[in-house]
Amino acid sequence: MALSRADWTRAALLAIAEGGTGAVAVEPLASRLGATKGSFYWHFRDRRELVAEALAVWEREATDAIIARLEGVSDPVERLREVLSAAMEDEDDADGSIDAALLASTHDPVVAPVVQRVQQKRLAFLEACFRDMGLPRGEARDRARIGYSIYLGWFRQLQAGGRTDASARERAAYQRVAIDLLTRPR
Amino acid sequence: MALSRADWTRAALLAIAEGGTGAVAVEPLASRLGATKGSFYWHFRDRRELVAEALAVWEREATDAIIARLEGVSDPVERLREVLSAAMEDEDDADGSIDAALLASTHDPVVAPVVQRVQQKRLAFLEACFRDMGLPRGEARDRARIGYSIYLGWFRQLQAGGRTDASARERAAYQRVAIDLLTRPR
DNA sequence: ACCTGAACACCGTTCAAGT
DNA sequence: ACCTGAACACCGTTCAAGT
Repeated sequence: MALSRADWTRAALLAIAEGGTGAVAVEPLASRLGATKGSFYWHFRDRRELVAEALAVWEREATDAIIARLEGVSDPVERLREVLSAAMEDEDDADGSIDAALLASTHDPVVAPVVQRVQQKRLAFLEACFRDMGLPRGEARDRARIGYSIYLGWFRQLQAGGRTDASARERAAYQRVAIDLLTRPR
Repeated sequence: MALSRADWTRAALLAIAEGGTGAVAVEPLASRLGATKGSFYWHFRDRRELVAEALAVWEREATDAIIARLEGVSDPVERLREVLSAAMEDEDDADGSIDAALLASTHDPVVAPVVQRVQQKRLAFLEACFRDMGLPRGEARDRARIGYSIYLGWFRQLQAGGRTDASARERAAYQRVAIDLLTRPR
């Protein structure tokens, strides 16, 4: 039966999770879906457009949705704690792998602006947490940057550190130290 | 005149700095060097071998050399401060770009083990700093991980955040907050 | 020893032709 | 509307042949 744009996009997100945007290859995707390359070019202008659509889906689901959900938590320290664990917990499932893969695909000119936008949103969220804790704007921004770095570093060290086996205990320890450092008064 | 392995390796490192390992392409490199692809295959078995050799050079110069130099600094807080600023300061020059580019090339199976080894060395260095400050082993390891994340995050936010213009002031602020957070007693 | 040039495979892209 | 199949360009790789 006929394929849809969504079918190709879903396949592309799987490929991204496995090997970054470099792994989004039209021909292999076509065989996986039981079609030919020609079919792909009926749905999309080119490979670039497919990657862009996959990224748009990821941006909505992995950032916009989470932020919207947590904005209801009134205690800023609690909000920080929840966003960290929400983000770190799906390390195994699709969203976590995609996040890590895209952070390793920033040389792709299609990826760069999306990742940049996503980072702005996440930094703004964190900065608001620290302002709500009573920190002045400059310090809140600095801590937001550091906090986001700590989040990124978790994936980075999972990924390139060869530790696919990070236990729940290890993750909890990392998180605890991070929150302790970040929420300590000056 | 005849080209050497070193000529090709140097060209490869330039390409890596510009676009990650994905940008190491034999044919374009050959034209840049005024030779043909055939010439390349006399010096190297394949593209993979070229990338591996370039990474070996980077590992020696960007990690082993810096660690060796700083191991002479006896005050651990001072050592931390110096390694952070040494690492962050060449953000513009070749080494900094290569570092950032490789962190975004970890899907390359040639890159992954090298980056992993480099990270182990850097984490061990940081952990030693914290142990020298009197922290117990577990806590030293946790803080080393967080500290390395903060370092990685700096490049990440430079790179994908679109801020190529990070001023010396901004860098200093990031560094100061990082050191403050990390060296604060529990 | 060092390199060229032609050849082939693989994937992105186009397009005429099919249902 | 949706897809096939053949064609071409680009880059990795091989290799016989040149100096």
